[in-house]
Amino acid sequence: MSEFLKILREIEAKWQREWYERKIFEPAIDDERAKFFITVPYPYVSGPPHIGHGRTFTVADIIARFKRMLGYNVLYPIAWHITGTPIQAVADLISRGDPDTIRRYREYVMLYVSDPKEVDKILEEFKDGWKIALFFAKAYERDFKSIGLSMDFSRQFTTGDSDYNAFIIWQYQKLRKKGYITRGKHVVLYAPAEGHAVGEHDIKGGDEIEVRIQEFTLIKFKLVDSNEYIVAATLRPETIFGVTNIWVRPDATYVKATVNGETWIISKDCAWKLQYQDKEVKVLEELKGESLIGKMAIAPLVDREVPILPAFFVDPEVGTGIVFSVPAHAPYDYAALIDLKRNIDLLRKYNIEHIVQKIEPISIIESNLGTQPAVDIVQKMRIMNQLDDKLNDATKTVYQVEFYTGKMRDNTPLSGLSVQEAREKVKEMLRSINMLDVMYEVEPKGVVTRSGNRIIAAVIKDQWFIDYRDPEWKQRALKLVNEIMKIVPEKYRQQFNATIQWLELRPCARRRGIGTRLPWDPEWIIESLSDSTIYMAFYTIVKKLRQSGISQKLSELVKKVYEGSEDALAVIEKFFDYIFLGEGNVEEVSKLLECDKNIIEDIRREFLYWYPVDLRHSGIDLIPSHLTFFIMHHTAIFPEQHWPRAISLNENVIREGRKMSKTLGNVLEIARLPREYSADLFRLYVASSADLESILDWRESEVQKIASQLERFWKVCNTILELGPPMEEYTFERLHILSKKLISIVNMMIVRGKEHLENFRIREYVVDVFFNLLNEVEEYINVYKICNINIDEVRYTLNYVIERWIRMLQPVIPHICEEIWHRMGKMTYISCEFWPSPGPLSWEIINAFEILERTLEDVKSIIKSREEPPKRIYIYVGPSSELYDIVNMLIEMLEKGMDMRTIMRELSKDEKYRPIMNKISDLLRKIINGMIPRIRTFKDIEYEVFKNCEKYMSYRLGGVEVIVQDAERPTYDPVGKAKQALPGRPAIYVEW
RNA sequence: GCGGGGGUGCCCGAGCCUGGCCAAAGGGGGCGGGUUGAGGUCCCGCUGGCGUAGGCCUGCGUGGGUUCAAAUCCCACCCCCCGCACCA
Repeated sequence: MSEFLKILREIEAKWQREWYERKIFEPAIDDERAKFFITVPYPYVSGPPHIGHGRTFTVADIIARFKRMLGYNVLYPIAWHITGTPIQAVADLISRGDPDTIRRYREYVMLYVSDPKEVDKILEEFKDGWKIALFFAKAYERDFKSIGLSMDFSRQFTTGDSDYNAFIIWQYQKLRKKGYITRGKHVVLYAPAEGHAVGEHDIKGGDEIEVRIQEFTLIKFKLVDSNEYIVAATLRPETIFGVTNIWVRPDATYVKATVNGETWIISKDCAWKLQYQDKEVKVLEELKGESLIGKMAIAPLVDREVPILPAFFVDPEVGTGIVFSVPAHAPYDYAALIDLKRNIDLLRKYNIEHIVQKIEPISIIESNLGTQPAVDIVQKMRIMNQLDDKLNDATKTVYQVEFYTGKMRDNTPLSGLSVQEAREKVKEMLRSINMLDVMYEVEPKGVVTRSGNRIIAAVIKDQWFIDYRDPEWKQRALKLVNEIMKIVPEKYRQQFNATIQWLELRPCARRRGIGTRLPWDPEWIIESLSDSTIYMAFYTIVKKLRQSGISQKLSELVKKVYEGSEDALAVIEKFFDYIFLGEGNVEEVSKLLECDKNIIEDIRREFLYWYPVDLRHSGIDLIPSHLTFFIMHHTAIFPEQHWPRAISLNENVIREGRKMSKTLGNVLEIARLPREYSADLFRLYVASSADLESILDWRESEVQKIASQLERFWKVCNTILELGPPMEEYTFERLHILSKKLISIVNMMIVRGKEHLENFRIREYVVDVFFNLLNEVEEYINVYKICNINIDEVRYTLNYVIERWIRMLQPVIPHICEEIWHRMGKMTYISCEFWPSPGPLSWEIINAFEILERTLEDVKSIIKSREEPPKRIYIYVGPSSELYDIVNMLIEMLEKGMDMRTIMRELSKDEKYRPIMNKISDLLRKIINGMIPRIRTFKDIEYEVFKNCEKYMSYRLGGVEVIVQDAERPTYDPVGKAKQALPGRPAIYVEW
């Protein structure tokens, strides 16, 4: 087994070398041929590719190779995505000497470089993000070649290249001029110590915990006899009507600060955070929580004076560090109130005994939990004090139940409203009297960056957005999805529709990372999902851009744009306007770029030839993001004839039933495939073990099974090669019935396999063309001697088969097929061959063999019903051919959708059938209940097949003698079975 | 919560759109046999229950319904998975 894989790997390396050296997958435009432009989203090259990438790119490759076989001029290009922050973040961490990151990247590099000194050197270079990107771009190329992808590697670029920047600049100018770019406030996760917004990859444990931003309502309580406000934070503003007091933590540090011109009392931590949330904050003085205790403040809306009291559950790092207390509805508040009432020392210390003792919960909401949920739940859960952990759950329960089922009671001005409605209403009311503000908090508490710095919520006030809300734009996108584009598997279409409807504002630029700068505001870098929407157009021209030297010119222009040059920007716009939209005129453009106008025309032709994208293939995870942007932006920028034509998708890859992840350490990199497995083995596994819409589970034991199937195929092919070519040609008619069958099946597969692939049914295609055909061929080789088929005829048949078979399999297992092709003495590359055209195909024979299979099943079922082995088996084929004709006619009528009654009525009109209507209704019933198979068959063929397969059937039945007779003239029929024979259902007599 | 997709025999998984050839493809596992010095590989057969002739019964998340006929259509319920944004 492993011996076979070794041979296979050598074969694979050999043909890969040839294919890529000879550049056979680098097409040029050719007006004589139809083109097929297929793309997969370029990968983000921050690490090595794994079998998840492998699956997606292999599926696309199978389609690409297939389309090539159909005669299309196929372009399957690749490029590398480096835009954004993750690569930058890795470089930063390596620079800082982060041990985890360095260990991980050392392992990555060692997949490609064995010399440890070399590895060290490379890791040293990884302090520069660009070096990381370039290293892994190379790694991807190498890995993609190692699984035999028929890609055009000559059009590679990275999204950091300056000609690409120019292209993106053009795109964003277009979007802006169309009014799709806006600016506004935006809340993000932010690390003040590092001075930038953070993404998931920046957060320690970010791939495991779900970090989100929560909006707190701030309610201002005016201190009695003062202009100062004590500001409480809450998620439940509607409970203000039940307020009894305010909690502060006596030992925490608070500040008096001016916030946007008012004087607020809030926690010191809060004051610090607020300055990142678009607020003008100036701290006037610090004070201890203690010093506030006993003071009175006025609750807005209810206009009640409430006291400020001490509580220890209050966290100065959450919200403002000040809580207004609603003991009827907030378990924490109730628990704290009980604690305080019991704590005589504390009451005396602050001299608040008299006020505290008369505080009672005020119920303002009625819900499924009653009117005093906090009181009830604290008692029911036996919560001991305000620091009890169970309070968290209690709070969650009350919050949820009241949110969904709560109604405001009539002691509030919002009597009868649901809690949801009341919440909004209260906010409005507070806002109108200027007693409301908001702040944002990170949930859960305590998340830090990979470097250990605190993460808070920050408001960016001048964020650039793409505004997807324009209904007319959405309409165009919906038209593309629903009326123009093919989506495979069909079931994902709904998700595109849903995503388009739901899209609103998307921040499209950041201040950090690699990428293209906004031409009108170069402080901002266009974010990675926003710069990768229509770049397939760039593939069509990048080669010419570079050959012609225009890339250099664009590069200089980009530099000038960043420096603020309007002229340079205009040149970029005019150039791409002409290339992609045919706007403007060549003379002007060529003059501006100082180049021959033929070059410009040439580039324009490239685009016109290749565009639109015929198929974009991707993993399903990109549906709600990139693929929808891909759709939206195409409809924004290009005219309808350049809109993409189809999207195909595949599910994810898991391994041994579990998700692949860095934390589990179970990621299988493509780099390991050619060492531990083989390219064709991988491809066959990917194609055969799950259809597109199913998760593919990479299971070692299954992979080994597929490996042995591949070896079986290899052996069969070599057996055929060893038999050599036939001495003479054979017409179909001359052949033995088994040869006819095999050739018919191959020709059937040529038709059916093509249909499967045209409809992306890759798995079914492999099942048919690889597995089923393999069974057929092997069976033929096993029985040709038993059935006395002339050896030269066998050679002819098998050569006929293999020559077509390996061409059909080329899209999935190109290397092994290429090898066999050449061993057959062919000089061309099978990778560039055509799909075979179908030859002679006898459905009658295929059908008769199906009947034979069914008959064998029946015989086995009969044999099974007795202990002792049978002596002899008699098979009586067919009644008169007239009955066959009738049955065939009935089957046809049924297939047309006619029911029994209609058929009978129809036939009884005919003189010919009237006398035998009884017989006909009997046959019809037997067809309907399945006794007679719905397979078109004829007496003579059925008989011929059975008669010629006596030995074959005997072999299949473990050696029992089989005798086939014509049911109309049996020579031996002791119990009168022969007369039971029906079309497609020979009679059986087993002699014991 | 909002949006999308699913629940099939011991397991994985087809089929359901276009109802009947569906006891339900194909694997895997298990059992039996062959090959082998033994083991593995490989090959053949069996693998819901009953039945001494190709048959019958039960059956495709649960409960109803439509139909001569339902895994397939309709309704209700239960359960599971995925996405929810500035992140590639």
